[in-house]
Amino acid sequence: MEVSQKTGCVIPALPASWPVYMKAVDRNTFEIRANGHFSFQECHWYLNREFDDCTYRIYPDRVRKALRIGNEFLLIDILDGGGGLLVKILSGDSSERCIAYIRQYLTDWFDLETDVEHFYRQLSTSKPTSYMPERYKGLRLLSIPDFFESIAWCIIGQQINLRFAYSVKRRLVERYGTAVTYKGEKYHTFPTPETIVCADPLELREMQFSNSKAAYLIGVAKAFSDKTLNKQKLLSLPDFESRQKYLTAIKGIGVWTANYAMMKTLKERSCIPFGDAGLLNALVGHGVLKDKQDTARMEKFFRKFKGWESYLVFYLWRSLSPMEGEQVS
DNA sequence: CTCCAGGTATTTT
DNA sequence: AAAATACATGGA
Repeated sequence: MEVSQKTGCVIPALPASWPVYMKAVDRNTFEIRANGHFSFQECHWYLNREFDDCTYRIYPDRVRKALRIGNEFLLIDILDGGGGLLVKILSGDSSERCIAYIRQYLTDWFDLETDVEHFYRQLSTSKPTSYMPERYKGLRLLSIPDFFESIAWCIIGQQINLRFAYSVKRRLVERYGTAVTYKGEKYHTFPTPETIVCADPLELREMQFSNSKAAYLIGVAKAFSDKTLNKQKLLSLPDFESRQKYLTAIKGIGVWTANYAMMKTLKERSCIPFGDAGLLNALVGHGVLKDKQDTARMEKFFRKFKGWESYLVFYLWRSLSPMEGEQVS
């Protein structure tokens, strides 16, 4: 880790052998290549689905997103780079350091380093999933690089339908996040833990948080702002079990949230968010379980996918939103 | 009206 | 230790 002199922001150190080739097109435009099969269209479609996420905006050929680096804000466009991403910085600092930050962020978000070839071989050996490599070819596990955002999103989404969850998230982000304005449109970044610690529980309640969810969110924000919880700390724990234990000790984080957050943010490969309603529905829909109580068969099914459990869960979620004209398998 | 949403903590058997 | 229940609200 190093800290930018100019902005005071923390720039993550790059791995010694950076595997992703980057070509600068001009000062504000560059490419990031993905390892193995990558489909911008599939990722773009997943981000669009039928929901309305307020932390980015979808255009027909691109995704536009505001990023916060320390106290600086950037706005970027993300387009198809042909086997990777093409990135354009629309506003904000385009120094080498910020580009390095963007590169890391997008490599995380679109999971560009994972070569899914082996996963596809596993999928094709299992009857209910054998259609997936062709149907979803190049779809990557879209992550949530910011750990606080990840857990906050879990808390919001607990036990309510997704559309409602997205509307609660929007109220939170528009009230407590920061917006970058570009051509008359606002692009929001997710609020920081430091802001949420000071949030009024009654205001959260008005945004349709339940009383307990409001308390969970503020409690988690406190854990982040006093450094009890962050990516580095969790990654320093020796294994999956201890990480899960550490997370579930925090009020509002159960097994589902811990697995979801580790899968979406820490890139743990073997996460199964047990109890997940969508996952269970997808497994019933694929004929793996006979009903949602039939959880015994779940473990057996996942056994064939050692090391790719997270990816399989993600692809099953993908299957819940069929494209126009796509038949549900 | 009832049941279910990409659950969790708390209370009760 | 396992099972029941409250929680908030919108959509089917």
